Formats: sequence, structure tokens, C-alpha cells
Amino acid sequence: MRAAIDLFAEQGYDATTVNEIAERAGGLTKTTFFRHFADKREVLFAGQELHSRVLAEAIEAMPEPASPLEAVAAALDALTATFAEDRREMGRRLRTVIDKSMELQERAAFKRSVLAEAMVGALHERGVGDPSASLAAELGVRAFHGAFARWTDSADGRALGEFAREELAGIRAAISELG
Amino acid sequence: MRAAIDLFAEQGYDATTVNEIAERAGGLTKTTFFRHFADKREVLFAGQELHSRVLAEAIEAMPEPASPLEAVAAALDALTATFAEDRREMGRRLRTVIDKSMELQERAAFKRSVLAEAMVGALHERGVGDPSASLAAELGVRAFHGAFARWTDSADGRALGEFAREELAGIRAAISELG
DNA sequence: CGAGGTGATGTGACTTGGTAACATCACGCT
DNA sequence: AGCGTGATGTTACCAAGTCACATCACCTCG
Repeated sequence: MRAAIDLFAEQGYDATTVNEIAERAGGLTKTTFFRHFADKREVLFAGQELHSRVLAEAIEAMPEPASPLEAVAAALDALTATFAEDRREMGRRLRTVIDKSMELQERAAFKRSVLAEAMVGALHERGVGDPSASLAAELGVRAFHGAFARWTDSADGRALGEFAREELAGIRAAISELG
Repeated sequence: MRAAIDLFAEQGYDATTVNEIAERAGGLTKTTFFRHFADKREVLFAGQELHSRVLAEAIEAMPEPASPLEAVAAALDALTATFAEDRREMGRRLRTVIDKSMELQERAAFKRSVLAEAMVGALHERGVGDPSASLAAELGVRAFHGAFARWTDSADGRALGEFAREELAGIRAAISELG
């Protein structure tokens, strides 16, 4: 993964070949790469099934009298807590690489929808119906996304969770102005 | 496009080759296919730049004292008006094909985000800030998506716009229950 | 009527992502 | 010493996508 992101940053995603990545990652080959990652893009998004699980479990673990948005907020707390400060720089580089490639943006959009889907499932478990469940989930994903962007761009040592809570608060406030 | 959707429905997306599509579309070749569509998936999503334009222009054309959600509602009216009844069956087949392929779902997610981005841009033009603009846009996209699904599954002759207005109303109602 | 231009298509060669079958090697266990 | 097992390599293959060049139909203009 480090080899890949380095090469993507240096030469761009399209100009980088899977063989190059494998080679830089310690003299490996294409075959080995594809044993670890389903496709070339996935090297930048691997391990997100874990994020889905964290979100879903946090929602399911929420004590009963909780509103959908409260459950989602708890899920964001659980997820953001897994992002230590030392992943911030890597996240920033990741974001700049993704921003330059439509293919990668496409995968990112899909991954966001998968995260949302995980939360929707968990919310359904607790009896939240649609469209409330999808709505709460999408707002949560949007909050996380915005928080991640601000976190990776930030210089001070504020934690990702702090940004996420701010984003969610901003969203809740904006909702009333929608008309 | 018809050849492609037929083949995808018959054999699945992965099992269908671009050469087959081109061949079925009147004895053409791979090369010609790629002159019309940027890639294999795009054959199912071509022409959506038009949708983006319709949405954006409707929002920009909205008289001044309109809330973000009112503008988005107008945009949905404009877009849904372009979907005549005779596209319903095609839409249904499109949806069942996409539902079976992760690759196609990925492209669909991306296209949704592009539509949302178009509305965000137009809302910004009229001075709507963030996160209100993104929020209104995403709700609009979600409404359209839900409406499209119900429309393609429906048997009666109700128009897509009718479903869209219902979806939007449902979303507005659900917002207050989010907590 | 014929010459040249234009747009859509075909051909062939190429790169790369991605898959599959089989071979190899290192390691640990018994 | 021998036996699995997991990670890797090799080779061959298919299909997506690109590119340069050729062809053909059709249209227009002199």
C-alpha cells in the first residue's frame, strides 16, 4: 500500500502499472499483488469492511431510547476513534491522489455508499424504517467525509472525532434552513 | 445501447464482451464501440451530462425567494419531465442489470455524486452556502433515485415526477424524526 | 462530371488489468 | 528425514482500452 501511494503520488494513478507497485514493494510480482488486492484501485481502499463493521456494531450496541441520528453519532465516534494521529499524513496524501483520478473517485463514491449501507442495515435492525434510516446513514457518511477532509488538511493536533462531531452539528443546523 | 442491455440481461455484464455488443449492434467492431462510449460500463449511463445540465439550469432559473429544497424540487420536476412513459420498461431492465454487477453499481454511485455536484454548483451560484447546498442536493438525488426505482417497478401509468414529489415529501417528513 | 474533403468505420498491433494452472521455496511440525 | 502449508513465482491466457493507419460512403464545389 505504501509503495502504491508513493508511485501514484509521483507519476499519477494511470501512469503507474501494477507490476511497478509490486516491484517497489520488495521485488514482488503482479500475481502477488492481486493475491492481496482485488484490483488496482483497491490497494488504496483495502480494509474498509472493518469500517463497516465498526459502524454497524456501534449502532447495534446503542441503548434503546436513541434517535437515529444519535445512533449514527455514536457510530462515528466509534469509527473515528480508530484513526490515530499518525494516519493523518497518510490520509492527506491519499486524498490528493484520489482527487486527481476519476477512477479513484468512482471507487471512493462506491465505498461511501457501502458504508452508508452498513449503517442502514444496523438501523433497520433496531426498527428504524425508511427513509429515516437511509437519511441518517447518508448524513453520517457525509459528516465523516467532511471531517476526514478537514482533519487531513489541519495542522493542529485535533482528533478526527472532534471534526466529525462538528460536521454533524453543522449538518443538523443546516437541516432547518433547507426549507 | 440496446444491444448492450440485451446481452447484459441474457448473459450478465461480466460474461459479455465489448466485441459481442458491437457485433450485435449491427456488425460493428470494438473500435467503433469505444468511439461512442468511454468504456464498457458507460454504455448504460451515457447521456447523463444532459441530466446534470437540466438540473443545474432549473435551479438557476428559479425565482429568487426560493429555499434550497424548493429549488431542488423544481430541478427534479424539470428532470423527471424528460422521462416519458416509454422509457419505463427500459429503465426497469437497466436497474435489474445494474443490481447484479458491482462494477455497474460503482459507476451508478459515481453518477449520482456527479448529479449532486451539478446541483451543488447551481445552488452555490444562487448564494446557498455549505453544508446546506450539498445537503439539499443529496436529498434531491436520493429522492430521484427512490422515485426512479418505484417508477420502474410500478404497473400503473403514474409519471416519474409524481413519484419524485412523493419521495421528496417523504424525506422532508422523515427529517424531523431523525432526532 | 470529377476532385477533394469529411465523418464514420475497420484493421492490426500494442499495453495493461486481471485470472488460472502449475511450480517452487521456506518454514515448522512431527 | 519427511510432510504439510502458506506465500511467492512462471507462464499463458483473455478482455479492456489505445493508437496509427487504411477504407469507404457521401457531400460539395468547381
